[in-house]
Amino acid sequence: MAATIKDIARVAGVSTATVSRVINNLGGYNEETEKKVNAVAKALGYRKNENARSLVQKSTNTIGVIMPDVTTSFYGDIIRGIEDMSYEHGYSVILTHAGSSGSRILESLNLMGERRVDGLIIVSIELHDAAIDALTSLDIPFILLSTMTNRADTPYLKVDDYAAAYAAVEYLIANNHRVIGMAGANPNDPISGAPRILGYTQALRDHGIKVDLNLIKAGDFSFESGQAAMKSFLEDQAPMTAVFCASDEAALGIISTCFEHGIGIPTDLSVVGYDNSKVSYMSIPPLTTVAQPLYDMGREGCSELMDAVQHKIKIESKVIPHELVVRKSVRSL
Amino acid sequence: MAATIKDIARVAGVSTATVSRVINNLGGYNEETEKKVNAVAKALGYRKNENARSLVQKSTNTIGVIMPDVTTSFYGDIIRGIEDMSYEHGYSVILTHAGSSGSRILESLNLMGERRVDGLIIVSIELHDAAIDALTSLDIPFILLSTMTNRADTPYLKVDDYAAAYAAVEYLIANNHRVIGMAGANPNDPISGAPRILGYTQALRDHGIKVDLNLIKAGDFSFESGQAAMKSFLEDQAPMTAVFCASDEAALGIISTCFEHGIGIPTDLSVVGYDNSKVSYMSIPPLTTVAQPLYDMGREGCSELMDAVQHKIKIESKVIPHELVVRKSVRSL
DNA sequence: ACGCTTTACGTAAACGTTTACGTTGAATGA
DNA sequence: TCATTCAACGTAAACGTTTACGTAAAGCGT
Repeated sequence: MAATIKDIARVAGVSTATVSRVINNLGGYNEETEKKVNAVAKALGYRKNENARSLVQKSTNTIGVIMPDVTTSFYGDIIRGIEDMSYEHGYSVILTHAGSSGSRILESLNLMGERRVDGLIIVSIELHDAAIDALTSLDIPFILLSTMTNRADTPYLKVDDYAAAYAAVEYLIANNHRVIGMAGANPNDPISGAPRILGYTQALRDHGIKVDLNLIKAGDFSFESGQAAMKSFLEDQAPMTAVFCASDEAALGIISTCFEHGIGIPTDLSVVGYDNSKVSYMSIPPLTTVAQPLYDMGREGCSELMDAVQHKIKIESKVIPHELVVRKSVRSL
Repeated sequence: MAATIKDIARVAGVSTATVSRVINNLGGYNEETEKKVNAVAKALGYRKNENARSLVQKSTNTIGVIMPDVTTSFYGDIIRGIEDMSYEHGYSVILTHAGSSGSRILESLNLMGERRVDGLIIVSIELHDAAIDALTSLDIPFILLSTMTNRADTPYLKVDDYAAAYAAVEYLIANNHRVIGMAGANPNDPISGAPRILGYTQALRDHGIKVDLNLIKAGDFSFESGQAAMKSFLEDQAPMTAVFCASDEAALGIISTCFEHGIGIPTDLSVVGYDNSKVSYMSIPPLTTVAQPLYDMGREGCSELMDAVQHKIKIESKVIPHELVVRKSVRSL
C-alpha cells in the first residue's frame, strides 16, 4: 500500500540508491534529480520505514524505559525529562512498566532486547540478581535512575538518600526539635527505604538524640502508609514535635490524618517530606521537603545514556545533589 | 554479534525455515529437531529481532501514544491503563509528547508513521485541521482519548464534559448553594474548557439562578490558575458560598489560597473539583469531585484500538459515564 | 504393490532500506 | 591528445526474518 523507495525510483526514473541518497541528504546527485525525487516522493505520499532502516543500520534510534507500575507524579516528571532529551537527539522512547515491585522485569527486559533498543533506562526498580544478569547479558548500554545495585557494572544516577535524609532531619534538629518520628519508608527496600531510615537515625545520634524505634513507622511511601503511621503515632501517644517522611505522599497522609484529629501543622507538629513532587506545594500548608530534581534526572540520565550509545563509552555512576526546599510545614521551637 | 536464525540453522544442521517454525511454535517438525533447535538457540543466546520480523509481517505490534507535555497525575493513570492493556495483548507502546499545547504534534505524527505503529492513541490534545489531516492521512487506526474534534471520522473516547459539569453544579444547588463561582477552565479550549463552563451556566439557568459573569474566572486547569482565581474572587468580595473548578489541581489552588486567608473549607466555602485525580483524596479536606475513570479510559481506549487493528473494524466514538465522588469539601446549607 | 496423504523438512523469494563498489561521461590538466 | 579526476549515478548484496512452495520419505488403505 504505502509507497517505497522502489516506487519512487521507478516513477522518477532513477535507482533506489539515488532515492535513498536524496531522502537522506547524502549528496552525490544534481539539483534536477533531487527536485524530481522529492516531488515524486511527495506525490506518492512516501513515508520512510524506520524498521527497514533499523535493520540494515543495526540501530533503532530508540531507547527503552522501564518503570514500576505505581503512578505517582514522581515518574511523570522523570519520563518527561527523558522524552524531551531523547526527542532533541532524534530518539524515540518505548515505554513499559515492570509490574508491581518489578514482577514483570524479566519480560520487560526481554521485550526491550527483541525490539533492539539502542539504550535502556531503568527507573526506580530494585533489581534482583537474575534481573541484573538478564540486563547485563542484553549487551545494551543502560543506566539506572533513582535506583542502584550492589554491583559495580551497573551505572546509576541518583541522589544520596542517606545524605538527603540526614540533611532533612538535621534541619528539624536545627529548629530545636528533639523528638522526631519517621514514617513511610520500607526498611526492606535497600535502595530508597533503608538509607533514608539510616540517615534519620544517624542524624539523631550525631546530635546526641537517642533513637526510639517506636518512633519509626514503616510504610511503602504511599499516602495510605502515611495515614496509617500517623494513626499509630496517635495510638502510641508519641510525644513527637516533628516527623520526617520518606515521601511527599506519605507526608500528605500524615497531614491529612492530623487534620482529622485537629492537630495543626506546623503548630502542633512539624512535617518534612521527600521528593518535592507536585503535591508538595499544593498541600496545606505547603510542604517543606527534600528535592530530587526529577525532570533533570530524566534529562541527564538520558543524555549520559545517549552519549554512551553514540560514542561507545562507559557511563559513570553519579550522585546528584539534593536540596532542601523550605516551605511552611516546619515550625521553629 | 548477536546470533541470528541463520547461525542457529547452521549449528543445528537444519534450515532457517525450520528454526523459524520452532521458535514461533508453528508445528511441522518432530520433537528431536525442536529440542535441538531450542538448545542451540539457548546456547547461542539467541534473541529474536522484532524489527526484521515486523518488516516481513508488515506489522510492528506496537502502538503509539501521543500526549501533551504537562505532567499531571492525570496522564499517569491513562498511560498505565494503556500500557497494561497493550502488554496483555503483546503490544508495546511507544510514547511521545506533543509539546506544550500540541506544538510538536505534526512531528510526533510523522514519527509514529515512520515507526509504522499499528495503532495510535492521542490523549487530550486539541487537534487543529492540519493535524487532523496529517493524522487521517497516516492511514493508521487511531483513537482520541479525552479529546475530540468536530469531524466525524475521528473516533474518540471521553466523558461528556458538559454533562459532568452540569451534574457537579446541580449537586451544589441541591445542597442549597445559590451563589456559585467557577474557576480554572479555559473558555477558548473547545474540548475541556468551554463545555464545562457551559454545563455550569446551564445548570444554573435550569434552576432559575442568574449567571453572573464576574463569578467565572478563566484559567488553564492548573494549581496556579486556581490560586489566581481565588485571589480575584477575594478582591471582588464575591459573595459565593461555593465554587466549581475545572480540575482538581485548580480546586487545590482555591483551597490553598483560602487557607492562607483563613477561609474554612467547607465551612465558609464549598469546593468541587474535576478529574478525581490522585491529589483529590490527599487534599484537606478530601475533595468532592467529578470522576473521569482515567485508568479504565486508558484500558478501554487501548482495547478498542487493538480490536480495530486486528479485525480491521471501525472504532465508534463513545462517551463514558462520569461519576460524582462525594468527599468532604461541600457543605449543605 | 500402488496411489494417496501426511509429516518433516528445505529452497528461495520477499519485506524496505542502506551502502560498498562499479560505471559512465564530462571536465581538467599537461 | 591522452591520462586523470570527479560528479552523478546504477548494481547488487546485505540486514534478519517469514512463508509459499516444493520434495522426499514414511504411513496408510485396499
